[in-house]
Amino acid sequence: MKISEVSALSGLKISTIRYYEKLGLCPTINRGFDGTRDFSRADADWLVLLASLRSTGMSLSNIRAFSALYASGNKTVPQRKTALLAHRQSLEDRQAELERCRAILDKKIQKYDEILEDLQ
Amino acid sequence: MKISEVSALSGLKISTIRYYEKLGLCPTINRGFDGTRDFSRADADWLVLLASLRSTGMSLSNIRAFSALYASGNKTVPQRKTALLAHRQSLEDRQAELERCRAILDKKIQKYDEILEDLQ
DNA sequence: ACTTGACCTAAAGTAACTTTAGGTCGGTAT
DNA sequence: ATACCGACCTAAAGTTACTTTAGGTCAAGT
Repeated sequence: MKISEVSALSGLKISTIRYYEKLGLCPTINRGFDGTRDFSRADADWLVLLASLRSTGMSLSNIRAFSALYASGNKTVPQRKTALLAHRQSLEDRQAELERCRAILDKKIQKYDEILEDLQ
Repeated sequence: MKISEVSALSGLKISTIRYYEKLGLCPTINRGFDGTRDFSRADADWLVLLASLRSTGMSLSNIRAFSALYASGNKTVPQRKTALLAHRQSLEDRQAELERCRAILDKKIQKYDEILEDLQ
């Protein structure tokens, strides 16, 4: 799989994928005879997961730790599960925070409506 | 109102509030005789709104534009309303994206459960 | 008198990318 | 055959949005 395909699949920019590989957040990607990256299905799946962890606010240093567990094979599945459960909680907190902000926003929009009515 | 109070109210760090003032994202704050900032109720409310705009992903440059409208008085209320409605839409998109990521996360957690069962 | 805590500024540091500059390679158009 | 195009590559500089640090003022408690 080419980098442009993984980019389309994961939503990560090509430059971001290269950056992540450089930081060691994914396994070292195999290269084709011409030096270009050749992603396996597992590599691509891993990057899709990383994209959703990042997009929901996991820091790169936590992702690095998570990736190190991944690199150590199936014996680290329990720790990985624990990490994901913790992250799931923080995602729910974030969702609650967005709802809170939406309420503030709606209130403000309503206030603007009142001002507009008063002006007429 | 002191900066520490506005910080508690808005959730913004004290250093962030000073940074926002420096960038012109809020009106210039009055100073007490000793040179410390003295926030009016309106200043504080504005920062609470900015905090929720930021927290939901509005860029500082968009916030700057929004603040410029605020500084120009009530005649800009229609534009400000339009801006908030657009931002409300992007907030909803973001909420949908978080739900999508949550599904990916849940699927992965479930997969880890299966691996753990297989190992036993 | 002296330390503590809250405030101040300017400037340097940090996280997470993104863009730029410069280069290779394979395929199509001339 | 050669010239150009698009997709890939690297290293390094630039950007956004803060956060931390260093150094300083001032009022209040011990």
